[in-house]
Amino acid sequence: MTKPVRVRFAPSPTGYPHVGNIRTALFDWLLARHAGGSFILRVEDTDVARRVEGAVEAIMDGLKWLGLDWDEGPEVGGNYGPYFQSQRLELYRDAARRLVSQGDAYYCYCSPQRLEEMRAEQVRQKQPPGYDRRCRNLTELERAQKEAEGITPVVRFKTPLEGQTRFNDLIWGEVVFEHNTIDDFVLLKSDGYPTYHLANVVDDSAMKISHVIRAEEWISSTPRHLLLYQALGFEPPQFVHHPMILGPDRSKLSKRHGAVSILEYREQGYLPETMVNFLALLGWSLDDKTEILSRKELTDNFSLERIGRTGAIFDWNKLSWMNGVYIRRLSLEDFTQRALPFLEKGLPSSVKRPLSIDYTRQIMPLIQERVRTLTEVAGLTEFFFIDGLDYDSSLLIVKKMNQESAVKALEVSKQKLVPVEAFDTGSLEAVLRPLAVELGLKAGQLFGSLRVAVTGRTVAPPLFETMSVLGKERCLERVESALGRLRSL
RNA sequence: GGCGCAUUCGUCUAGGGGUUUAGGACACCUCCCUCUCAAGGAGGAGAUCACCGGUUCGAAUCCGGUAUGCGCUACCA
Repeated sequence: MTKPVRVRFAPSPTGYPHVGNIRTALFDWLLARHAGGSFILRVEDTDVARRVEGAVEAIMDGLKWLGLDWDEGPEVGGNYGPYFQSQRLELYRDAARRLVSQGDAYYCYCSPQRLEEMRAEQVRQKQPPGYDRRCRNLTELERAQKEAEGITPVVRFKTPLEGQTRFNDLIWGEVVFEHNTIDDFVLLKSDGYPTYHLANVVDDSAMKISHVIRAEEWISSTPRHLLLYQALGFEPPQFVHHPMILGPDRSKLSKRHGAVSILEYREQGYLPETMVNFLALLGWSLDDKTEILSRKELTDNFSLERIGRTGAIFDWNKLSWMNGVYIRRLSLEDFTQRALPFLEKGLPSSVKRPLSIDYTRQIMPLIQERVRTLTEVAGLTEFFFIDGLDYDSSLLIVKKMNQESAVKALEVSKQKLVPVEAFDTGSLEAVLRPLAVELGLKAGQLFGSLRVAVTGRTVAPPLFETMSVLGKERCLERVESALGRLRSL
C-alpha cells in the first residue's frame, strides 16, 4: 500500500498571489484531487520584515476564485495544524537545538556587515560566494565571549565538506550536487524565526507531505533540504520541480511583463474556468490536440509525468482566445450574471443604477460571442444604455453614398418604421431589406447608415436585433437626430 | 565566477530510433458565410527538431562536446 498523497501549497504572504505560484497550487490541487489525496494550505510567514498586510487573504481569495479548495489549512483547520508557521516556532527551535546538540549545526555570531563584506570580497576575487564557516569550530571560550558581548547568534547547518547528495526528481530525473558547493546555510535567524529551509523540512515532515511540488528555482536548494531530512532522521518526500512561467523575454514572469496577480485577471474579466484551463496547459499537456479541458477532465487526467521541463512564456493572446471560448459556452443567464458587475463598473456614471436585469438580459445575447473578456462588455453595449449618442456625423454617409442619398435613406427608413407594430427582428428585416433595393442601395449601405444612426458606431451587433432591443421609440428618435446631423453637415 | 537545468513553427505544445513529406492550438494570410464586427467553415504560410561530432542500416528521438538561455548562489521565500 502506497502512502496517501498529501501535497501542500506553501505561499509566503509577502505580496499578491503571483500566477506562477497559483499555477503551482493548481498542480498541487490537481494531483490531490486526481489521487484522492489531501491538498493543504500552509502559510510560510517566517519573514517578518517582508510580511504584507492582507496578503494571506489575497492568496486565499485567489484560490477560492479558481475553486482550488483546500482540505487543511487556514479557515478549515486539520489534524496537522497550526497552518501558519509563525505559530509553530517552537517546533523549529526544537529542531535547531537538536541539530546543534547532535553536532549537525552550530551558532554563528558573524554580523550582517561582516557577511556582506565577505561576500563582496569573494565576488571581487571571483570566488563562489558563501559563508566562510568562521564560526563552525568556535571553542567554548570563544562562544562565551561572543555571548557576553550580547550578540544573538543564528544557527547554521554544518554542511558535510565532502560527498554528494543526489535525488530523483519526478520531472527532472536524477540530479546530483557536490557538498563542497553548498555552504553552511542559516537555519534559525537571530530573530528566532526559521529560514525557509528549516521550516519547510520540519513542516513537510510533520504534516506527512508526500510530494513537494514547487518551481524549478528551488532545485538548487533541494540538497540542503535532503541533508536536513537526513540529519533530523526524517524520511524525505518525493520532489517534483516544475518549470517556471516566463515573460516574453524568457525571464521569470514578473510585474514588468504585465499582470502577474491572479486577482488582476479576475478584474480584467477573465473567467476562473479559463484561468484553470490555461494555467494547467502552461507546462502540462494531455495529448497532442486537446486544448479545452473541464475541471473534471483535468483532475481525471492529470499526472505529474506529463509536466514538461521547459519554461513557458505566458501568452496573453492565447489566454484571450480561450476566455472567448469559455464565454461563448456560458448559458445566457450565467453570462448575464457575470457581466453585470462589469457593466455596473464600466458604464458611464450618467447611466441610472442599478441596471435593469431584464433589459440587460435582452442585450447580452447580442454580444456574448463578440467578447473575449468581461471588461469589454460595457464598451460594446454602452449605446444601449446612454441617452444622447456622440459620434462623427460624417459616418452616417456610407461608402459610395453622399449627403443627399444618406438623408433620403434615413428619411424613407423612418417613414417605413413608423407603422411597424411588432418591432421585432423579423418585421424589421421584412421592412428594411426590400427598402434597400427600392432605394437602389446595397444592403450594406442602408444598414450601415442606419447602424450609425442607431448606435453611433460602424461596428455593432446585427442591426435588426439591435433595433429590436432598443425599441421603436428610441430608434425613431435616433434616426431623427441623425437626420438633423446630416442636414447641418 | 561556481553549481544546476534546459533548448521541436513567433508562442503553447505532441512526438522518446524506422508508421514523420515532424501533428495540434494561438497569432498571421486567403477564401466562404454575411448588414458591420464577431463566431463558424475551408485552405495557406510558418520548425534543416540550437550547433558540432559520435553510436546505428536508420536519430528530433541515444551518447559526448560547444553555444545560448534560464535558475540558484541572503539572518527572502
